[in-house]
Amino acid sequence: MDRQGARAKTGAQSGRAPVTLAQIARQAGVHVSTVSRALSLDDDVRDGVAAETATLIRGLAEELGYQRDPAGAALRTGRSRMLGVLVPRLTDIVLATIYEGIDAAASAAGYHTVVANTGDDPEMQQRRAHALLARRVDGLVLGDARSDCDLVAELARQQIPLVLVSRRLPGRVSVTTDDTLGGRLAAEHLLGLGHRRVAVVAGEPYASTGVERTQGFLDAFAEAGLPVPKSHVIGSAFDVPGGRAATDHLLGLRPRPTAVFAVNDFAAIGVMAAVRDAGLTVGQDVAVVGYNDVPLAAALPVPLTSVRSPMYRMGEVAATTLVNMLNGKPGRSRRLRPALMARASTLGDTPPGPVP
Amino acid sequence: MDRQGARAKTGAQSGRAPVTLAQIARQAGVHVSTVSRALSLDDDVRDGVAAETATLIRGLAEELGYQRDPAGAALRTGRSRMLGVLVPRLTDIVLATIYEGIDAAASAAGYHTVVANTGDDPEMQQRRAHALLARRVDGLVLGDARSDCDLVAELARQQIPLVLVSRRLPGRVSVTTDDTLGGRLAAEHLLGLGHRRVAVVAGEPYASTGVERTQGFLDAFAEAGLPVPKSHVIGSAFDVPGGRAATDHLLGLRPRPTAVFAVNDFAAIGVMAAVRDAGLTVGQDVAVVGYNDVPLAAALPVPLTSVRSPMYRMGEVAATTLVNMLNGKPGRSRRLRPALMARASTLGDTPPGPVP
DNA sequence: TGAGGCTACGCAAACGATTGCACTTTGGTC
DNA sequence: GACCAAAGTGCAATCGTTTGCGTAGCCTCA
Repeated sequence: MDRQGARAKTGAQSGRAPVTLAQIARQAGVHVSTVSRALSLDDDVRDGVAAETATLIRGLAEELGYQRDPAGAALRTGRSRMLGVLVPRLTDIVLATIYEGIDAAASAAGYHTVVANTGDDPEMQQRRAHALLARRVDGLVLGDARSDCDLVAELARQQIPLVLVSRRLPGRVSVTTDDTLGGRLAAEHLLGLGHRRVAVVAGEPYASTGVERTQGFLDAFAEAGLPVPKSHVIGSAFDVPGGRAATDHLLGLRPRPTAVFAVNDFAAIGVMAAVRDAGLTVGQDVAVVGYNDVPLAAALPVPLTSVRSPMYRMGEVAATTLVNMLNGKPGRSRRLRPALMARASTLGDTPPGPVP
Repeated sequence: MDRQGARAKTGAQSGRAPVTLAQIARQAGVHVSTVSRALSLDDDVRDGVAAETATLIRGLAEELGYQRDPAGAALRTGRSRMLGVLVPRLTDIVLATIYEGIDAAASAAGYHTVVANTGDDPEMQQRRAHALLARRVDGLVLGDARSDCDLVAELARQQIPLVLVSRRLPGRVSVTTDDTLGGRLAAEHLLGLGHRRVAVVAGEPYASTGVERTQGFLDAFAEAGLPVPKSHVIGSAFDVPGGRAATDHLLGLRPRPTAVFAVNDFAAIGVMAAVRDAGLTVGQDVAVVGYNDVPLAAALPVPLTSVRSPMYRMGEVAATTLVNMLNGKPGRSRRLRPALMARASTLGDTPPGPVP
């Protein structure tokens, strides 16, 4: 036979071979199965061994620096204790923050996470999702669900435990902010400041975030008797160039809108840049509202009014929900509360007051 | 015995049990070892099976949708084909970009990556590194090496294959930009514009990035016969508040510096904010240079002059280096070339020219 | 024709952890 | 004092893959 056993087992710890249950068993003078039980993660199993024996074993495990081999455990149990996470891109601070929340909650529950970028591209989503499944992750957190393709449906058909985060999809368990309410908050803020002619930079049509934020905003204006014309709602990429391009168009409208709601902060920064380039002043000539309240928003030369969404918390809740589902509990969707942070981009340099 | 085998094997694919080598072997009428060889990643092993048999087996594997079970393979070989990555924080776009490069190169080489945030905190680094090792990663990419603690030395002592990225440490394999050169480029740019009284926002002392960028900058000014006084070099956190705080101090100096070099872009944004708050104009009264050239730099109201570093590429090279090391090749350090991107924050609104 | 070599494959033993079942021991009850 | 239950532990199989060795068959060359 091979003399593999003589070599170090893991590539990473090539120094000394890792401690196994068998070694602990030998030293404790018990069978390896008893050691396994004493160190089990499952309380019921752990209770099956005498308190005295358990203490001895756990002491020994600690002393020898035992670390359960995930490969052995996964092979036997069929559970890898890893969660897969798909995001459009990690360089987007919103998704990065959500991911940090996911990872923190997963760690706390004894899971590791493996994250992959999909660039919001359906083919890439497909590829990356299958790569994660090939790694035998126990479940998926999807941060890039699109309403215009059926990856999620396909995964659901395969009974793969999954939770959506940030974006929603009908009939799926998701953890998001209440985007409709968020859009409404933005609208009410602008209405309160006296704005009557407003425009929306609406994001991509396949993302529920942009769609619902837009809808909430439009609803509020409609209810106030000031419906926003379709020509004033324009799609865009979720980044600075996207917001800039949309705004170049909006500033051409006559009469010009006095306020713009962009469905995320990066688009809003693009809006501000375009306004500035047009020789206008943000907060005076044109009010701008963003969404998410990324840390940068408050640090901008003209601080950006934005709808704050609890991104980190969203990630935590999503991961916790998935872990619960893996433990057999039913998953249910959650919509977290957003809150408006008013700043100079709508208030100008002067205290708030109606703008005629 | 338990009837575990009857249940689905993986949590994620609870629908249908995954295909195994044994199933393919049965259908192909060969032994499972032959199937293993035919599907091996190792060319030498794969050549050991007849071309005809191999074709049959690979066809069957494709048809049945076979995916190697990483747990089984890892258990046998002791290699998990996973790389651990430690970063200060993924919400920092610089590290997020580097990580994207790492992950892309790792994927291409058949590895998955598991990333963890350490918040640049030594205790957290320790915890997270050990959690990754408990997952039996084959090696580590460290993006948060500190010169003031000995985690890296400890890991090296345990013979754990590792590559540093972004930050260097003497005697370790690392992939960075040539930060000394980068600092020099910033200095030469300012010298060329005629600046004589300059200051440096130097970052944290434990990070080689800040230290070397500062050193390169100071060297160039010293060589030009214009040594920068120690009082004009001030430490800072690597973020917006850090840059702001440092600048509040620098602007109090008399005579006031005409230019500030911040060792990263976020600190530079803080510098710009502080300059603005002091009633001065960036690019006119005070020139500002950043480092990394994050996408936002060019999109700022006053576009930021910055030393561009190939962040994504740095990640790719780091991952490739680590994979090579795992394959027995010796690792060697690389320093990638930075390049200065001149913009309005140093040039003002007018074309460049000497500033008296 | 027979020895030697090579090719292609089979055999079986691991890797480390988990768990259903069987067994022993202990303690309690009638 | 006999019987039973419960608690604690051991036994052994099993998850899926890899790989050193053994061997059957074929070809080559003397």
